[in-house]
Amino acid sequence: MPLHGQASQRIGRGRGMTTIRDVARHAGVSPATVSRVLNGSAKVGDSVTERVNQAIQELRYRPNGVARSLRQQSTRVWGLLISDIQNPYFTSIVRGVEDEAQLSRSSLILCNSDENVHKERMYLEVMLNERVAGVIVSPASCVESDPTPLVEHGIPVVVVDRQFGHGKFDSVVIGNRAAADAAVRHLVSQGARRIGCIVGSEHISTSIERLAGYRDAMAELPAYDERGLVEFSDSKQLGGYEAALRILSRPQPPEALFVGNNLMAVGALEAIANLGLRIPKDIAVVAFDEMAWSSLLAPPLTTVRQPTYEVGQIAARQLAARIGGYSGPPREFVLDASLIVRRSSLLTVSKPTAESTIGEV
Amino acid sequence: MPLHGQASQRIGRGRGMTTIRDVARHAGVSPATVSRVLNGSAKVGDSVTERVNQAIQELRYRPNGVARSLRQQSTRVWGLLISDIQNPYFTSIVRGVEDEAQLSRSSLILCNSDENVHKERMYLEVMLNERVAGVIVSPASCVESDPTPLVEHGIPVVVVDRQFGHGKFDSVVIGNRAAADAAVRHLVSQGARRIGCIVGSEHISTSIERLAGYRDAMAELPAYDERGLVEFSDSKQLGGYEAALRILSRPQPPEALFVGNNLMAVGALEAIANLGLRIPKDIAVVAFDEMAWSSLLAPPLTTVRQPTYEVGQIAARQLAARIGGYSGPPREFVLDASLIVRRSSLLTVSKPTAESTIGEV
DNA sequence: CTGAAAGCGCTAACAA
DNA sequence: TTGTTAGCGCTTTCAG
Repeated sequence: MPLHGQASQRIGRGRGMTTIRDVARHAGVSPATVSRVLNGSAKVGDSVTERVNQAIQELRYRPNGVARSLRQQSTRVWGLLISDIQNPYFTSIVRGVEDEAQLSRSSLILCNSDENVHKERMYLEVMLNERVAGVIVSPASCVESDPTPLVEHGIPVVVVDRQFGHGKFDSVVIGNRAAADAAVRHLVSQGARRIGCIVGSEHISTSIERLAGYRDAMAELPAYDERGLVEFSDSKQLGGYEAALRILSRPQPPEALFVGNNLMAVGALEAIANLGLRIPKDIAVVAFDEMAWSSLLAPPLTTVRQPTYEVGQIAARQLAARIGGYSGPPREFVLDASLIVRRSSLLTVSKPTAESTIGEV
Repeated sequence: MPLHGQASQRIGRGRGMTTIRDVARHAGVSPATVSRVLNGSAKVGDSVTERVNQAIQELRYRPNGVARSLRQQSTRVWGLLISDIQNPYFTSIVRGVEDEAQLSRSSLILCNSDENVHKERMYLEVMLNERVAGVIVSPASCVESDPTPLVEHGIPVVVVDRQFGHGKFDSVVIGNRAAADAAVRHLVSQGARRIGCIVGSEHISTSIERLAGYRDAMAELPAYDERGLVEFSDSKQLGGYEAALRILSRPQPPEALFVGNNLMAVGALEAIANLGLRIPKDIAVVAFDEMAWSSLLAPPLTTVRQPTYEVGQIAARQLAARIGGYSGPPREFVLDASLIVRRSSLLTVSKPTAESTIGEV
């Protein structure tokens, strides 16, 4: 029979799937015994086990996870809610979480809020309704996001990347302020004095922290005046493009630019290219987030590298601990970033022979 | 009370969550009525509706999606299984699927097989067990992958990006052979005669098709001999790096390189840089997959742009149709790619004024 | 318009 | 070792 009409290609009786009762009947045992074979939850005679397994094969039986979850009042599914799936920074975090989930024999469902608080709310609700075992989330907003309903219902929550909720949740973040400070100081060390700054939304802790770091570094310059030099954006490429355009088309454009994440950096580089400016001669650039192709850009881009995989890994371990019953006070893990210096920020030396890393920031 | 001990921060009676019965009691009605209010499935008196809603608020009741799914024998959850979440090509497909899922009022759970057939099998099993409404998958292998168990259990499957199963499934793919042919022809038109080719695993249809397109174009050259010019890889950066190194360190290295996807291209560009070769003078490059930063590379990279968002969108619409009961024969959607010519492949003209697109391939 | 009762598929307690 | 029974939380007949 050809497979015309996928949907009608069912097994077993016309409607519904094969159940544990079907298997039990077919093997001449009780449903409980089938369950025991399935889960190895109790001793079952060899010959019986044999018969049951054969029945399972023949009927192509697949246990219904939904029923199992309902009965056991628990799931082996973790929820991971990230704020931008198109951002390689977050997908790298995902990889870290994934590997840990697998170690915990749990599966991961991934949702993407796309920096949109409404989508985020919807997905958090879905996760709560589906009673996932735990959730890792990078909040779309540090003002409007609210995973407390989950916690109130006993579902542990770990926050990543962005600070949130004043120590109410476990969290894994980067020392953003210090990292930004070091990045901007590096520009200063290269002789830059007017330095522009592009960060994401002011509702996101990373933006706030990175701006604070920028100000820490700038405050030490004489006659520092940031008017016209700081732009908030949307953490995405288009926003970075527009913000760069605004800053660079001012009467007194800066000599250097500090960009608060990878996608905005791509946008800013586009804007710089469109304006016909040369990097680093006309404008030096340092950006947050190392990407696989940072060194292949024209010119190679100086970046702040975050330990993304580890962020995911640590968050996942903490979540696993909570799911396992650990109930100490919320922990905050702060990881270090490092500055990777490349040609885009070098104003003094013309061409370094190799890319140099200035240790931990 | 401080939030020490997240896990103990529960609501309602000590164990378990608030159920529909709790709400019913609290509002002085039957569970059935609460259900009706919740779903708007039947007329309920205004004052009763009021009382129920208030009880829901006060008790912070959240309906249990698991129980609902079990009872209704259906879910509003779609599964999306992609083969590499770190590849922006796939995450762009995700965006297309996501938006359609939202239109269908369904939520999306995303899984990442990481080009690993075992992980893929596990996730397909999870999706089957969780009885998702339908699945979109980009198979990790065209030999070992097997979503038929899903179809056999009445769960519709749409395949994206990679051909699979001889027309047994709905699928959305690109005209890879024609696109590769056009890309290589473009290199030939630039005067290249020895052209290297790096594609992914030979178990993936896209690799096979793109290699076929390469051969189509090369076969027209006199004295064509591909020995030492073709390398299979793993569709990832490291694989591309190593493959490029192998090809370029041969006695007679090629004058141009055709790379079968974005991540391998990044690796190949790295290898070229490490060998100290100049693009395009020493080696011209064309690669599959446009990326946001393709034009920012040194030099700007000539790419084959695939309509990724549309791939996801069309797959999602087809899935929605199947879930809605459509049962015609499997459909195959083939979309066109386009070549975006930039400096990396220009051997004749020195510097084009603007990036030019050579229509649809 | 509302309530009572049955049952989705599974597992865990209790019997045998 | 195996079977019987009850019930997870919800929706959906069927009565009223």
